[in-house]
Amino acid sequence: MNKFKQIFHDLKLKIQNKEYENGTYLPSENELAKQYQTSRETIRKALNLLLEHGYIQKIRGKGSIVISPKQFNFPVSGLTSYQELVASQHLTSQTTVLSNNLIKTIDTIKKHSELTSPNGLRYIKRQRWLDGSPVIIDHDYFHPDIIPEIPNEVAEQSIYEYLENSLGLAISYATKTITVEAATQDDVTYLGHQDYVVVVRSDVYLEDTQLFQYTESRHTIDKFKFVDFARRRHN
Amino acid sequence: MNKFKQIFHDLKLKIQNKEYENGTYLPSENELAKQYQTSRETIRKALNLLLEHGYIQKIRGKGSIVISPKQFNFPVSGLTSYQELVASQHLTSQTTVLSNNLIKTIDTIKKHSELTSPNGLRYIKRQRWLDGSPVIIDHDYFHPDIIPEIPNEVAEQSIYEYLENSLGLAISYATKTITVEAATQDDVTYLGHQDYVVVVRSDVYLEDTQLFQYTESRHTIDKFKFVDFARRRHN
DNA sequence: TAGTGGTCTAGACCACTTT
DNA sequence: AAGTGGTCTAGACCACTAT
Repeated sequence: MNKFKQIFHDLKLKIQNKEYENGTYLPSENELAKQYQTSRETIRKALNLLLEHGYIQKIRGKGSIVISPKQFNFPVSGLTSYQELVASQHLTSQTTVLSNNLIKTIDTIKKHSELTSPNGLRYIKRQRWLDGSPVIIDHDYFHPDIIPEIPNEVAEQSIYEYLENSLGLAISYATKTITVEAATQDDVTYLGHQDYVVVVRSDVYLEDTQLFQYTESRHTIDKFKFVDFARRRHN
Repeated sequence: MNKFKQIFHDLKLKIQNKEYENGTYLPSENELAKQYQTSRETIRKALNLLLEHGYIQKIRGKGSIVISPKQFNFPVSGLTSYQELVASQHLTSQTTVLSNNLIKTIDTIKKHSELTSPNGLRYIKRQRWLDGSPVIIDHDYFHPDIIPEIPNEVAEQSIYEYLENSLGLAISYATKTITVEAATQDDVTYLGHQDYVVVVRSDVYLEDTQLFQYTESRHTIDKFKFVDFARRRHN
């Protein structure tokens, strides 16, 4: 692994383990460069990762101060899969696969996504359970030239893990929207009676900028919570 | 201004003006270093900003490809004020100040925020109008030692502009949550009949890590849309 | 004045893609 | 083999904070 990522991980662990306590300063960049036997610019790359992830705040002329005591409960922020969320939050979860088949491109997708294909799309519909209640309906549409098929056992576990590790795909970025909409008949069927649902729509791209997936994730409003850490941009 | 920010702005403009078209490659980093008479590392800092903002995608061995045709409609993402949003989206908007006074810390804040002060808090309540309809109720709480008072004329315009330019405060980062909750009687009074509202809660911090503001922003669900650009983290 | 983080440089080596 | 982006270095100068 890269040196600056190693240092980032090491410092992150030390912060989480309270070796560097909240409100105190890290050693200076020059000091860290000595400690890790590296150059200052490399230290700065590691500190930038800590900064972006909300672990430290840098103050010019003073130093880098630890600011992150809190665990984020439910970070839909960033590009994280449902399975990774569940794992990081130690939740007990179940997934029921409702559909897994090839479909023709349907008009409802076109309203929200650029994803199309002459050969149709692979469609997977899943119901997510938390603590015995259904809380999310996921509709996933994949480009069939990139993802020919997805076994049901994979759909019940982590599709992203399968795509990245088994198929070797490099998932890179996504554009997403969050809105609140009236529940459809289908939502009610699989989530129980709801007036409204939170809808998270994502177009997901590979490293080579190919659009390969569109996802519509429909949440019950009572279990939905989006948590974010944001920095003010001064550009 | 810094060289790398200048270059970032310049490239961003050229992308927006289609001088570098969507799907095409930027000149290589070495080429750009020559063009801008600078070092490659400085070019790379500028390109990193483009990357974070979703303007380009870098592909190893190939180059940096332009990926951003779309304008983001309503980026609540990042740390942007309502006024800046309105300006960037060319919306016509009005603000009504409903309250602007000093209050004792109330328990409802403590549930959601760390913000406290022995001298009470400055409280501002505002109603936001878009195209003739009330769409947001903002409840802002400020630490009075940092922000002694805010004129009503300022509250009707941009408080952030006032804090940053007139008071010289450096707003740095925030933690925020988004949930959907049952509308209160107060919401109905100022937003019209609603069953539910989208609630955005933020703790806002200064550069020196002082918590100085807690905001509760209550949106009508029909006008709420959160748009985000997210990169997958491989740490 | 000394220490801190912010910027910038010129060069090096590497992994990857293309020809 | 040549070109690309990814990493790393050793040093420089600056703006800011503290004493």
